[in-house]
Amino acid sequence: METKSEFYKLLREKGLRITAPKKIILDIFLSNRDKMLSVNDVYGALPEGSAIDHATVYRNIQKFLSFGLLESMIDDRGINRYTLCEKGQHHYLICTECGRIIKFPCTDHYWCGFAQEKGFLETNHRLEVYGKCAECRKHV
Amino acid sequence: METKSEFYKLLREKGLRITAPKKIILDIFLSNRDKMLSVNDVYGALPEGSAIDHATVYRNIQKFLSFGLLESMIDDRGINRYTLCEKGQHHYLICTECGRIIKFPCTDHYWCGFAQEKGFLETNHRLEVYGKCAECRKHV
DNA sequence: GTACATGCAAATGCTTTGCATGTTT
DNA sequence: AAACATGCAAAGCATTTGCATGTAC
Repeated sequence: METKSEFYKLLREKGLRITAPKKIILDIFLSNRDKMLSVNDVYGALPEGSAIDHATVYRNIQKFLSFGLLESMIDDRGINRYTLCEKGQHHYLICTECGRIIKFPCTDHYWCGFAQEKGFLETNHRLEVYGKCAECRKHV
Repeated sequence: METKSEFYKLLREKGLRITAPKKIILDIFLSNRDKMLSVNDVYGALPEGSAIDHATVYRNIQKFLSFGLLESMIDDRGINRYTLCEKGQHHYLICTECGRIIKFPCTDHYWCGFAQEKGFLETNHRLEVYGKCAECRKHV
């Protein structure tokens, strides 16, 4: 997902309507590719004068998730956070100061041998690395 | 934490009282070392006739966490889950059928090079591997 | 007896749902 | 006009908190 017209096309394919709330929500995610946004963050980023209901934000995010536009994680307080998918970049360095994320790819799975030994069949995994990003390390 | 008397000693050291709810909650965690229990799970595992308040379960779990008796994670639905700590075993293979967990150690951190390159200073990380355990693979 | 714990009930915060009304198509 | 979306309000859950009572020490 790089452009808005791709997005509109995707919506049409799915039989969904292109509405003001959907456009606004997408804009917010487009201009925050390096953040994991909570529903509240989306809320805080709404342009002046646009009042979208919480329920609408939740419902649209669910739709976007369901066709792979967004990916989600749950933060350390149990709050859902979302960001636009980037192919093959499914893990995150997460800055605990500013919330910025740096996506990185899945490569070596050092636990594979261990899992196999235990007869465990992996379907999925989650890896998050917390710390301080380069920017925040400067400003201290 | 292997025995109850260790636990009682720990409580005394911390100036906490040894009460029936604390004993019961510990028992439940001791007999579920291979599970990540939610508060509701603890609730469901209460022996007949013992009625402990939700607030008490939460408060005691917080205390146990704070002195490193339990460790926690947040599951894919945003619910907190807890298990007794095992030294150096901080990651999990999690069976999505039965909820059983297999703890495994932190060793190779393949992302270190990447993080360094980005100027990111790691303080912490979280790794969870989902799939099907040996038991559940048999029964299908 | 005192300090810490508990039970109860109410509050909080995130998320979901029902329903009538609006808006795309 | 029909089907889908939205706003509003209320409900659902997990979790937390205040406060009076209870209990280990």
